[in-house]
Amino acid sequence: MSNINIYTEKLRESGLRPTRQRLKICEVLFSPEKTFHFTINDLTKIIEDKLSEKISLATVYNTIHAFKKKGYLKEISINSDKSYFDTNVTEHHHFFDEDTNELIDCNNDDIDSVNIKKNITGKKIKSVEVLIKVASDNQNQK
Amino acid sequence: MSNINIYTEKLRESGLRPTRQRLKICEVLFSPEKTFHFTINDLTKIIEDKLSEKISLATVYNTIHAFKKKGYLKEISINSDKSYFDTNVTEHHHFFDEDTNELIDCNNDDIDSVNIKKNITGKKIKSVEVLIKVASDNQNQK
DNA sequence: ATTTACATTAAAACAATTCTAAACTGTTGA
DNA sequence: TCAACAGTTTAGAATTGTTTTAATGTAAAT
Repeated sequence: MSNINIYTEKLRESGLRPTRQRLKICEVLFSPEKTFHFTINDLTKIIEDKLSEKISLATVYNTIHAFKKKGYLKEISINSDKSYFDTNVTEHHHFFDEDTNELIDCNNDDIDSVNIKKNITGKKIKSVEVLIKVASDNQNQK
Repeated sequence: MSNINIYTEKLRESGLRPTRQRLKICEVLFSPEKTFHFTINDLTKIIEDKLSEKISLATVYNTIHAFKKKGYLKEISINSDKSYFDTNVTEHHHFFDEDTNELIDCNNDDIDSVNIKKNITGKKIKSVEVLIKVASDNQNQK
């Protein structure tokens, strides 16, 4: 099964038609063998630079949101000026390097699983995220 | 020692002169006996409505950032369109209610402390935050 | 082929935050 | 006392990330 078919399937699953623009987005997101983190801006740049395709921002935003809603992408909670996404949708945690604004996967061996003993009444836990902010020793608190 | 003196001290510690506007901000932030969460917008509204004082946004932002830098306030990592702050600067975690966009303190008894076994080389851990996103059972993933 | 519903796009709108430049205030020291 | 200065406040403009709009284009179903 070629990648194109996989992408087409993912798009349809997300309620989107497989258009040329969206397939390009899939190519960037789902063809690398390693998962990665990105902002909308990163993604748009990659498409423009590497694939020499110009896609309007609106299309990128729509597609990413549909994938997120479907669970093909995860949004990472960082208090920041922009949104970070992750192509790794499995349960895992993150380091955030305040010096470089880089998001780094936290190996599951490197952190004990978080045990929540009591939840809010009447609510269901949707996700548990640990964010470890790091910076070089000498730098001021951000 | 009156509150005014405490606020003056906090401001000076943060490298700011104790002006009328800044003392009003302190009054809102540090006089309640219970800690609380807020956005810049919340804070500005409280000052305008409850204290009938109009302070320009720029002043609020500057003061809040100075307090954060000094460690008198904490910024909570929630992916959102706005920044959330916490007057509780002790190590603790949060529930985030996706139905109401409300941030709720996680009692320290309700969660085991997070044990990080390996850090990024050459970096110092600045903070560890656990964010538990909850929603009512029947609602779609956000 | 034609129709219809969905897509793409550039541009405008929007919201949170930061910057700017001018007016203001409080201190200091002649 | 009061001029000079450093730091403040402010309204508004600028910036940034994101969403909406309205016109045009395209895929898919009949």
